[in-house]
Amino acid sequence: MDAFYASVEQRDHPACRGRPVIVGADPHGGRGRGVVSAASYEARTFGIHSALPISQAYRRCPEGVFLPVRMSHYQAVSAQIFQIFGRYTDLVEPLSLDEAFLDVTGSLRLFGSAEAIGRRIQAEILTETELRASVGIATNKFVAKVASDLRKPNGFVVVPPGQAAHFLQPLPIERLWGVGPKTAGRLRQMGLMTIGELAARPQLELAAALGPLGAHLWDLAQGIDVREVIPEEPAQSVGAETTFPEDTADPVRIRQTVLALSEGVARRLRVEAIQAGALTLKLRDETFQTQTRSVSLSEPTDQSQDIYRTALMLLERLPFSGRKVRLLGVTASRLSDLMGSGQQLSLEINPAGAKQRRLTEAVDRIHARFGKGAIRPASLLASS
DNA sequence: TCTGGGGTCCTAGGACCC
DNA sequence: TCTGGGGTCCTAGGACCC
Repeated sequence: MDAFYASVEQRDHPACRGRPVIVGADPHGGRGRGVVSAASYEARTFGIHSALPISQAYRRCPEGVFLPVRMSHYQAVSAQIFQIFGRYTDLVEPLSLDEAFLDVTGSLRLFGSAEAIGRRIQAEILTETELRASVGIATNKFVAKVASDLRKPNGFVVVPPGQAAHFLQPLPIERLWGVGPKTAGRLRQMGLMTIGELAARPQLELAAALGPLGAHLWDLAQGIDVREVIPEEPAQSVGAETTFPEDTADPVRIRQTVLALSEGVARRLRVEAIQAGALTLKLRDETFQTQTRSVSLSEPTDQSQDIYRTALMLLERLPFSGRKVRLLGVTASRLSDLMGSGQQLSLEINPAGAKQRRLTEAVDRIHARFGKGAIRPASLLASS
């Protein structure tokens, strides 16, 4: 999808059409702390793009329309778009809310060429959601993705079989999937600016310089990508993190935040009927130094209290620096399905655990009936 | 100039096991 | 008294993606 969040907002608010729309953190008159999540094409003419600090975006275009991220709304729109994909193939691999790979190899007999399918999907998205999408068609995932990004917005790029290397050759190395700022810097030091230049070097040279990543990048530069389109897989981790509006050293505020994050993660685990086998606490201080501490749990859990207690224990494991805290995060990993894990048994023989679980179930029912925020720990009452 | 929040995957060292 | 080689798991950090 093209400028997805911003396009959804322009669709929903006609007054914003034709104007620079910036979806992201609150700019707070130029003193906001977040970044831009999405910028409309009008906003991009001011040099505004995603990941740009919101304060800079404000400076570049103070008259712009700054809107908060409405994630659950975009999720609903995303579901509508993925439903359209499902009409043409079961092999849909989501890459994000607004992007997916579709393997239509098995759909050709029914719908004609890949190009015909791409055109139909693009048209159905437009008529059913009033949103524009860009399509890339190729014989593998990497080339299709590059093709889809090339002519945004409303792009449609087909790379015929056998043409991938030729198509990629003039593009900058940053277009290679997996090349970020660090790797791009190393590649430039090797004198490599374009994908074609990288492709012309011996693969062993890349592998020697960058390890397995180098060998993989060399493959991509030739237009070789053997990765399959794999339909949605269960998540590997579930986390929540937050940046304070201003750095803080207040221990009460820090504990309250850890509690709120723990509650949020635990609720998502329960909604998805999964449990955490490991937990990680993340802390970023005022100097932007980030540290993590993690543990594997002796017993998987989806209980807020378990996660909160463990997160506090991990917090105490961090060396005391005396520096203020900028960001806190709590992440659950080693996730296991609640079904058939033997988990129930061990809970039953633990009266305190059983009581805690009944309490959680009651709280979840109150949430389901009266909405988020209807009930919360007393220590969080004042904070929102 | 200031750097979000949601993730994935990889690396590297140490503990531990056979 | 000195110490291999294979493997797994755990933890911390980092690069990258949208």
